Amino acid sequence: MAFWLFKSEPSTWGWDQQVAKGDAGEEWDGVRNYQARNFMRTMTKGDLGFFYHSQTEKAVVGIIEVIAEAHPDSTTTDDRWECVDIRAVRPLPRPVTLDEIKSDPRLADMILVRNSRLSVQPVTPTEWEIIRELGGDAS
DNA sequence: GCCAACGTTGGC
DNA sequence: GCCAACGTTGGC
Repeated sequence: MAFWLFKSEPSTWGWDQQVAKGDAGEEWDGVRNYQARNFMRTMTKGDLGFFYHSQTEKAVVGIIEVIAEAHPDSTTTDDRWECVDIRAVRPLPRPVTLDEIKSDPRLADMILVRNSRLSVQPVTPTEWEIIRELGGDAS
């Protein structure tokens, strides 16, 4: 099992919308970046990820699960682009802000800090645990 | 709203 | 296959 981080502008697609989709989940479509796509191709069903709000909020707000592996992105006929489906698992009791992440030396090497523009990125097991802890996630 | 960083496109 | 131009993202 691997860990990931999915980034979205809340004005385009936010946590509340993801939650509203329930267990059926939704395509993580619209990605037009090879690095991000390649990461999605390596995801397997059951992988977990953080849901991050960029722009206005800049915080990790919840945990999601990959429920379908990479398949063609239905928002384009360009067959280069693929996406996975994800569902909301649970919100973090306390959102973990970018400021907190940046000020924690243990998280200094996160891609979120190093390459803020990558919209789908891997998270190490260590980083996963630290952010869950900061967010007050119990289980 | 600005700007830096970065990725993609297209001309050569 | 290189590289300049351009577009987009996201933090500030």
